Parts: sequence; structure tokens; C-alpha cells
Amino acid sequence: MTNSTAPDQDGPGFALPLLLFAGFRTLIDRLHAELAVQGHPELRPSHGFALQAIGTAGTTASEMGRRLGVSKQAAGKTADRLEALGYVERVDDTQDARRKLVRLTAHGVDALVRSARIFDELRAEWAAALGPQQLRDMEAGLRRMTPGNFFRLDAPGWFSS
Amino acid sequence: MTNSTAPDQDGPGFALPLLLFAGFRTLIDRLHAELAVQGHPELRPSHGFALQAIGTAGTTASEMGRRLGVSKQAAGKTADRLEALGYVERVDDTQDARRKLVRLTAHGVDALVRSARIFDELRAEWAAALGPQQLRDMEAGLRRMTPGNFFRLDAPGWFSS
DNA sequence: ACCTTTTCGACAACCACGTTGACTATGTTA
DNA sequence: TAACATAGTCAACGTGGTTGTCGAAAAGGT
Repeated sequence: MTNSTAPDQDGPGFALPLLLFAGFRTLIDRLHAELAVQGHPELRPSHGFALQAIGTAGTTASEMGRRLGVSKQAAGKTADRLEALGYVERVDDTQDARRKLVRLTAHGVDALVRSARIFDELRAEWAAALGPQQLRDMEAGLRRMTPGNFFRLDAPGWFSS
Repeated sequence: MTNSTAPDQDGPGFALPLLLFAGFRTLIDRLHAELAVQGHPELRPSHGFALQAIGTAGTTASEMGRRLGVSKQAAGKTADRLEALGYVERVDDTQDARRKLVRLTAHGVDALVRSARIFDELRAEWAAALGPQQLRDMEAGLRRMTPGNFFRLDAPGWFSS
């Protein structure tokens, strides 16, 4: 009989997280290689999460921090960098003088639109290579094994290429 | 008329990398929650990769950097932090006066052994929840879609528990 | 209306983790 | 021996995160 925690025909347990991370990195690297070609060479992986957190409606730095699971100060610094790169702009909130809305520029919206399309294309590649049903099974399995709904990125440096 | 890149029954393409990352994060978070209980509360995820790159045989900071894909300076700083935490020690190489061997302490080896066992247990949980074959399919699919040696595990001795 | 509490944005100090470039000491090789 | 390659270190810096503090502005209770 095989070992209950690591049967002979299966790899060691540590391969699973490595494979998941490698899959993630592969997709993210390909996304940014494409984005670089399509007019967004300066956009880094962490910026994508931040732009997604801001959304087309815009938001404040504090709310951004809540969505990303980081402090409002960290979110504010990220907004500073995105502002310097031309992806967002800050406007005063006329309703609430404390707030400063962080809003996507046309460049920022363009990055979001292109990212969505590139991700769809990459997923289609995977579906073609693995078969649509196996890919759906993979996604369903991951959904089952992970707490739903996070695009938190308190993993600095893990995807910094 | 379904979109060719994102059929209606499938989620949007951007869900795939998020799910892969969520799976990775879930496993890593659970690993470190367990490690914290088992005497390694200070160990951070990046430290695990570094310890693995050092291996039971020990290595130099430069070689560490090559294995991890970072500069020798960055690897040296990581070794500094691991040394301060008691996971590694530095010894002079009697064969080559330029080199300083970074070697795991007993504490470092303990962390590696426990990590391997915890990963095996986590994989067994996934196998029980998803079925062994679907998990194997997931791993095989990921292996197919990712470049082979993403992280080199040249020192496989540490998972033989 | 007034006072208290909460929230927002900003500033400062700091840490983790990475980068280049420059430099010394030591091996290696033509 | 001279030239070159490599190991380690120091310095300066960039990015992305943390806590703590603060003043200004909004919100709420009396």
C-alpha cells in the first residue's frame, strides 16, 4: 500500500504550491509582455491589482487600502506611483473636503481593457491546450479549495518581474 | 452568440490567475500557520524559498542568488536575515578563501523537514476533497502550461521524511 | 448649537527585499 | 607573471509595505 500522505505515483506535496505559483507567474508574465508591446511597458504586476481596486468609478486611497488589504498609507503611495506614471489622477471631492478621489485616466482605462482581453486570450490558450472541461475542472477545484473573493496582494516581491 | 475567447459558461479570463494565486496563497498561509505553531513563528514565506535554495548541503551567497534568480547582493542580505533568525550560519571555506559557506543550522533543517511534512498533509487534504485523480490532472495540466524548472529543487533530500 | 468621535489625507521613521555600480581579495588560466 | 573571473561587501537607491502622529473635516449624540 502507498503512503497516505504522499503516494508513490504523486509528486511530493511541496510541488503543488510551486505549480500553482508557476501557473500564476506564467500568466502574469505573459500579460505584461503583451501589455508592454501594447503601450504599457511601465505597468508592473502590482499596478494591475491596484488599478482593478480603483475601478472605472474611482475611489479614495483609504477605500483602495481596504479593498487591497493594505494600510491607507500604502495605498496612497501606490496611487502616487500610478499618478506619476499617468494611470490615475486625483481630484477633490466637492461633497467631502477631506476626500480626494483617485480616478483612472484614459491611459488607465486602456490598461484595464487590454488586460481583460489579454487574460481572455490566455485562458483560451489554456482551454485549447488542456481541453475546455479540464480547465473548468481546475478552476472549479481551486474555487472549492480557496476562500472566495480575494485579490489581496500582501505578498510583496513575489510577482515583481 | 458566445464570445470566442470567453464563453458564457466560463468565468472571465482574469479569474484564472486569481484562482491560481489564491490556491498558492491558501497553501502557503496554512503552511506558515502550522509552522508558527511548531516552533517557527518568525519564518516568512520568502524564507522558505531561500532555505530550500540553500539546501542541506549548504552553498554560497552567489550560488544562492543564481538558484533564486536574484543578485548575489540580494541573496547575501537574505542570508543575513536568516542568520539573525538562527536558521543559517556562515563558515569559511578552507578550500577557497573567497567563499563563505551558508549552511543550515539544526533549526533550519527542522523548518525544512516540517515544511515538507506539512505540504504533504495539505496535498492529502486536497486529494481527499477533490479526488486524487482530479488533483493529479490539475498538477499535470499546470506542468504542461508552465516552463519546467521554474524553481530548481536541486537538493531533493529535504523532503525525504 | 456644541462637543465627541470618526474618517481622510499627509508626514515621518522604519523594515523587507530587490536593484546597479564599485571595490578588495582571491583563484584560475593564457 | 599578467590578465581575467569570481566571491563577498559597501553604498546608494527604488518599491512596497508597516506604525504612529497629526490637522482638517464630517457625523453623531446631547
